[in-house]
Amino acid sequence: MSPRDMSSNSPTVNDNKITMKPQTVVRKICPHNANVSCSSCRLNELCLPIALNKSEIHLLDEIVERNRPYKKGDHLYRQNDDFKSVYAVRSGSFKSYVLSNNGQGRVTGFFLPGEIIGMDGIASKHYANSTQALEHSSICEIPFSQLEKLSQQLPSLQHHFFAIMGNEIAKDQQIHTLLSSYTAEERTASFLLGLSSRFAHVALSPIRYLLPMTRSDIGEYLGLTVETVSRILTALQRKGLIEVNNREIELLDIEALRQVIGSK
Amino acid sequence: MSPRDMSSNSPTVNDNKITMKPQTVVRKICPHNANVSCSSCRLNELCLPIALNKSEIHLLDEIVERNRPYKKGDHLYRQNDDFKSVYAVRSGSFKSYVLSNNGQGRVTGFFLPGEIIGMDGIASKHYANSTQALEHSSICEIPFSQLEKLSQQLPSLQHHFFAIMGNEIAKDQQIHTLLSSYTAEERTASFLLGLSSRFAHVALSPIRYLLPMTRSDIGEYLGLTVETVSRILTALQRKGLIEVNNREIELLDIEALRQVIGSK
DNA sequence: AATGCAATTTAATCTAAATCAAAATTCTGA
DNA sequence: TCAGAATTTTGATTTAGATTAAATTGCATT
Repeated sequence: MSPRDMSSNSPTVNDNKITMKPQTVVRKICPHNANVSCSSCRLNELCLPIALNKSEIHLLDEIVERNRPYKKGDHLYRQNDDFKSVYAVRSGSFKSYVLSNNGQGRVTGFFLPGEIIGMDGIASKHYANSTQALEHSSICEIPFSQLEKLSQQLPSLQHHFFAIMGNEIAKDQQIHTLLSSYTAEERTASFLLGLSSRFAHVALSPIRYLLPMTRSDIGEYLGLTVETVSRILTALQRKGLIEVNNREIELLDIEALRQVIGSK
Repeated sequence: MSPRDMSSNSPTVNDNKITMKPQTVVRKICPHNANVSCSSCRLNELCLPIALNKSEIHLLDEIVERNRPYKKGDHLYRQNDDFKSVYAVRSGSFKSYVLSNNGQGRVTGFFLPGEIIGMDGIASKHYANSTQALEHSSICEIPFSQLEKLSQQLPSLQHHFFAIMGNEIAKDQQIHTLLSSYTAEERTASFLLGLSSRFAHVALSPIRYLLPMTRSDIGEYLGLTVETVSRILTALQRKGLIEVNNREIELLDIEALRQVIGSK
């Protein structure tokens, strides 16, 4: 399996805005522009470069590979591929999922700009998940062996990567608790609030955002069926806590949403 | 909150074998003997020292603190305590859990000899869980700041600790899948098989072992009630897949147990 | 050995969410 | 612009596992 597979599970199309304009113009306006160094990247305060100084960022810059954008449905890697790199989302979003023997997929994570993908492969040297773009997206690839070498030179990079991995562990354990004891409504409210703060983290609106994933993706992630997710969203809307318009979500009463999961 | 709290949730007692014999004899026979260096520890092939050479292990030995044994119910640390160390189980077993607002506990993990506890605190600098001994147990404490310093000197230690954390991430994601799509019977079978291979890993029998935790702990961990856990164990026994006698488990038909979760 | 509490099992009932079925809506590409 | 596909919603029914209740077993302390 090639590390870069442009085929999609679902039929995809090119982004109209891009294919309709000449290349040079695209370069200028494309929000997924690959020619951005870590030092000038708007995410450098929350991605790997955090806690590095100018000259250290320059060293990091040299090992980061900025691939061309991924189309919706493109795979970053597939389950069982050789582990080579971790990835930082620059723009767009991704989902990780595993396929069970009976063909059913289960989503194990969603990734927004600034977040790191692929750490599940570090121990076994093979990715445990498949990971796929949910929309037109761009990525920084960080070859792990080089990240390790650089971490030997830069104590603050080592420290920060330990923290990134520790954060992933803490987050995964929160999800463990959520799945083992929350009701469908509590899970959904928690999910919406979680997305909200992640959007806020990348300077997007925490009260009004577009879901990059389907109801089915959400269901697989939260251990619910599509129908239940849909019903819960409708119910939360009827209660006046949120406004749903297809993929667009508006959080009308964040305090009440917190109350939903209040006792947990 | 002190880092070492000898009080228990449940009333506990001293281990008869120990309190009934004079100190000097205890030192000799106690399986939780604290005076074992990493180099002579029987777990050194699967704990932190793995992949280190003799002189490197000696450096590690110097930062490891070998505390006196923990009694059943003693806390290693509590939720929200300042993060200072990670811990390697030397003997016995531990559980991590979080308390919800309504007082309900949810178990987030079990730890057997050779396994590393406390990585959930690395990012936030506060432990996200409480962790408590399930039986008379002993621990090696590894102050994290010293582990970081040593990892700067020893590339293979850095590499190995990245792997340990990556392994934790991969395991947590498997549990995510388990909780979001497995039935009660599948979860229980998977749990029993998982314990089996972990016991095998420390050279204990993979087909006959004692559960260190209660049915309630198992239920909290698997997102099931005690009653369901009990019923499923009884059902698996009736089907001839296992033999249950209180805390003692014998796996009679491992292949059939694998079949239970076969399609997943 | 006796006592008392914690842990486990068993049984009856209930319920949240799954499943099944189908209609409505949105997206996609020709 | 439109047809077909995918996604989402809605409703009726079923069910796995929760809840409630009680009996039983195990184990620590007296």
